[in-house]
Amino acid sequence: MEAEREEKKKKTESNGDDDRDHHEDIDDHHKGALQPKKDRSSPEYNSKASPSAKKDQDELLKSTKAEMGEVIEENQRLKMDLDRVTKLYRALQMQFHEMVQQEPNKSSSTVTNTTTTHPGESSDQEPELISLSLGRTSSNDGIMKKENNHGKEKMDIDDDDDDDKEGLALGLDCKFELPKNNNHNKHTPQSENSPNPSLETSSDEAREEAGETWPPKKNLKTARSGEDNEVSQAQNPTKRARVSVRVRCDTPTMNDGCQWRKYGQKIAKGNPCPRAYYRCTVAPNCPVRKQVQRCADDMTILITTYEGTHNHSLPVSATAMASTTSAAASMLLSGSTTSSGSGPSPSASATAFASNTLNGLNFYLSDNTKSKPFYLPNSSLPSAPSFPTITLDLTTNPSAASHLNKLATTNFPPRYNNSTTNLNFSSLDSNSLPISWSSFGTHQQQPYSHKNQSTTNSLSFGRMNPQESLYQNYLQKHILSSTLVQQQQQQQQNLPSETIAAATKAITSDPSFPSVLAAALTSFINSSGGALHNQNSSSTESFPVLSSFQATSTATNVNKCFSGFLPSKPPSSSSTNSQPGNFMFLSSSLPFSTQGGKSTSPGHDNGDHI
DNA sequence: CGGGTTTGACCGGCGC
DNA sequence: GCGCCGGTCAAACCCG
Repeated sequence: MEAEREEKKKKTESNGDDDRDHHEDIDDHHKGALQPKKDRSSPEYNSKASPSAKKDQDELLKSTKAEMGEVIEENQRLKMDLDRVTKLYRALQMQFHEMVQQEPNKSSSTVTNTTTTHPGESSDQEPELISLSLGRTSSNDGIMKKENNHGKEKMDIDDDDDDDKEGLALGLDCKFELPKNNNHNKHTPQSENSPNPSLETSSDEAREEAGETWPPKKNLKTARSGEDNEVSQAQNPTKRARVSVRVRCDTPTMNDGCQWRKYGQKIAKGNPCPRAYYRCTVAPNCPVRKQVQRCADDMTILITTYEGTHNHSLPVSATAMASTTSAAASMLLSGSTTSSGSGPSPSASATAFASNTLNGLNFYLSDNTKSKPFYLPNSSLPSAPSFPTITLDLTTNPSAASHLNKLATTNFPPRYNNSTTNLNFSSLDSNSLPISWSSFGTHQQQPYSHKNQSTTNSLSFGRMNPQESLYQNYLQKHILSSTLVQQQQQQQQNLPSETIAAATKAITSDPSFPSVLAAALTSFINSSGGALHNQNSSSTESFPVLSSFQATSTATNVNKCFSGFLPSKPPSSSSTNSQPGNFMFLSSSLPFSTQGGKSTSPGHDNGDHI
């Protein structure tokens, strides 16, 4: 299967426009301006060589052949590079998967149920089918049913109440989806316990989270609330990942595609802006909740904190954010598993993890245990005990970002500085390179002061462009998921940051790389579409990067949220669109719409309150 | 009338 | 033990 995919990939590569362009680029590179950029097989091209003497013609032919040879060589070399990258990617993915799986074993003491590792699956089967999704997509199709069954198995373990099962498969986890639907057949005894590989993010945390541990306290509360789900859940109050997303948004909430019902509002200490509590209403028992609050320092910034995993299929428009947050959460969780003993808290280890790989993005990992979830002195964010929080900073304002960074460095208690990682996804520049690549190599910056350098490195995803478009935000957001995974993987290889930096630089120095990579990815996705297990609504959900883009074609709502940073010119005219490598993202529309759904935080939801 | 929001009250955790 | 705080509940209210 892998081989097949590889082949397809190569095929695509050799046939694709990108490849052709690539050849031309290479050709130009080698030939300089000597030869016109034309199709060598065309009559026109050949005719140019033939008019004069035969000798000249022969020479020309000769040189042409030589050039062709070079091109072919180059092509092969590139293919090899691509293969290497792909292999590396897979290897890293496997490692990541293994790490995630190991988590349950390490912390199993806190969990009553069996751990859900399926080592065989991970290694034997296609690890590339990692799906990072906040939401568990339990659609109606057979596949999903199977997954649900898995989920039920799992839930049976977790909770005897069947009714609860459906609703509680949670966890902001990364889904490792197996290529085949029947992969569960291959489950090892252990794996059998773990129903839904995809759900399983595997770790205790995931389960806990999922399980809904919901707030641990909830159990106590259950008597009052009467929600069974929660009764069983609260068993493992250890840690739950939360993902905070910072976005500039004028509207009360940002529409992430899901439907939410507000169930409470509170003024949190340290922030004049009230915090609103929302519950996902897409499915009756969906455990996902989110908290929305404006940043005290910058009211234009909306901080949305997600908790839990959807136990239902998500609208395509919701997959974007779900993927992003789940990727972040999985990173956080996996990071926490990497070094259980290294730090005082999961987040600490997560940080260590993040620092290696995520150097720099505006991505904050924090441990709520004591410090405030954010970098804010007085947390404006919900701080539940032992809930590691990861913050995705999707704000596009450079000054804000730097300010945040500053806050992060100055306000975090010393010990928590360590657990803060900054991932700056803000913005693109009109650089010729695609967003991710250009920034990777060209804009290394250190938002954080060097005091934290030991643990917090910066790897900016681009310079801030004041004119940044909403579309760019969108891109950033989506790139985030893939980037996180990739970087996690990198990190798991324990590559020295210098090595990574050098590599990224090398990569970015080659303008053709992005297109090659894009082609490869496209090919990869296409070829593995069948394998990518799927959930009807898409194999897309399994692959955050593309899925989001594909999925959003149906998103019709324009997010007011983004209007704030939407440049006067439409995204299509954005300079970023012309960037090579971005082509794959161009067809998508914006995933966020602030007031998309009927219930997504209605407009009259006191904007003034939040 | 149904569904969502508002808002005061309640609960549990935590620190002093 | 007390008070603070975050989080949730649920009755009242609003809206289409």
